[in-house]
Amino acid sequence: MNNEIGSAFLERDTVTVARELLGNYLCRCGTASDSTQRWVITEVEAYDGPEDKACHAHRGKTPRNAVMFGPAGFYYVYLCYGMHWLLNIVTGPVDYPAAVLIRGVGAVRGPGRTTKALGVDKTFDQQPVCKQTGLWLEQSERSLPAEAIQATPRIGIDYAGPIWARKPYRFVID
DNA sequence: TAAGTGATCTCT
DNA sequence: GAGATCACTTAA
Repeated sequence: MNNEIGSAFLERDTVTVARELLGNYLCRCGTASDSTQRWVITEVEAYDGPEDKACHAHRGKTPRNAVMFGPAGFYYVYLCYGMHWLLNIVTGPVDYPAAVLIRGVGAVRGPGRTTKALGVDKTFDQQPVCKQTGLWLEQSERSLPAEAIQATPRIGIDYAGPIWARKPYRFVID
């Protein structure tokens, strides 16, 4: 069975992609073993374009966030607070900086703990979302009922001002 | 509730 | 080069 999620899914509207990623699988083929791990995506946040003051790209292109300006279907991984890797998936068209932050998979809560559980670090930055990298997305056979999804404001971005800090761009499975 | 932690960005 | 900032976690 191959339900691999590709760029056709990811290059759509960022908020839509974030919401629809819930309930699908983030898959990891570890280097330590041959087994494949499949994690249900339970918590995500959308960072949508240059207008979004909470998005790292809202102040323009820099070496760190350049991958967000590229095509959908690539990882944007960066170090936060000196100790946590945060995993994002680039979405939307070329030259439109947007990404979806993976905040939680399975029973793991918190973006830093998620990357630790998956063994994700800087080496995945700017890598394509596909099986060859050892980290990819698979569609679930069953779609999630709409009432299982909760939308809330994003976490830890109060600096973005009331307008953007209050946008309901965080999605969690109830 | 507070502090640890280091890359990145914005000034000099 | 120096200083501020930060999409977090853990231990009290």
